Amino acid sequence: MAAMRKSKRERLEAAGWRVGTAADFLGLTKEEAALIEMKLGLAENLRKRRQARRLTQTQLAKLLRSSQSRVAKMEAADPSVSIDLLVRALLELGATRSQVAKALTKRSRRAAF
Amino acid sequence: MAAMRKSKRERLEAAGWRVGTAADFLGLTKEEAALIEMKLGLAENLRKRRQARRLTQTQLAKLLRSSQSRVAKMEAADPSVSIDLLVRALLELGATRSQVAKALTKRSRRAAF
DNA sequence: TTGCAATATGTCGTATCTGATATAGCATGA
DNA sequence: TCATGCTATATCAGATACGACATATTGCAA
Repeated sequence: MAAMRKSKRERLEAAGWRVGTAADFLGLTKEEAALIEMKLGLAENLRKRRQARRLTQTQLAKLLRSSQSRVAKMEAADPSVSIDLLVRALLELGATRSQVAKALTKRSRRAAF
Repeated sequence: MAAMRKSKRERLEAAGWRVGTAADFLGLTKEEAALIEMKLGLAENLRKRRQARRLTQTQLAKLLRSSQSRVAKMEAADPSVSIDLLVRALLELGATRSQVAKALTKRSRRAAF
């Protein structure tokens, strides 16, 4: 598995691609990249929690006293969504402080593009 | 040490006090309390990092392209300060993602009023 | 295909956050 | 005492994030 991922990365890089974490595209500083990674982690966790409860975005929006479109943006880690909003949403879904912390650092590995 | 803390808590509670984490005073929901605890953890970490570098708030403000007053408010976890701002500040001070996560959960134990 | 539920994207008025400025408080040393 | 350096608090105009709404897109069942 790990080997497979590595060889894929090597093939992509040989082809002139830069493979990395989602946030280091154009001119993002390390800090900006880290911030985006955190938001992605929280966003992903939010979606997982919603799906685990079998809620639609509309239903979750009602729970959070927000709107479907904002929930969609939260889950997409849209630039217009703050960490505060994501954290508050997770807490309202019953996440503990350390679960939030964990979501902040971890993000599920996917194909790199 | 732990025993000492416990007996102090008991004495305070016997005297009619409610001893707890900083955020469960008047009518704060669990979620609000957790959010405040997180901010306090980040704020404390920020102050520690600043002091470790022997910077004044004014010097740190310049580093963060902000102002002394806002740094003071960050360290005080003022309601007008967002988690985003605190996290960005920590990242600019070289904190890693997992260090931020740790700060989010931990907060140094102090006398509980 | 059509129809429908779920999700995504764009925009807007308003609310909240931010940097800045002013000023107050609080030590420490002259 | 008074300076002086550091931190805390108040206020405000401009910036950013918010919920809401409209509309587009996707996925899936009939």
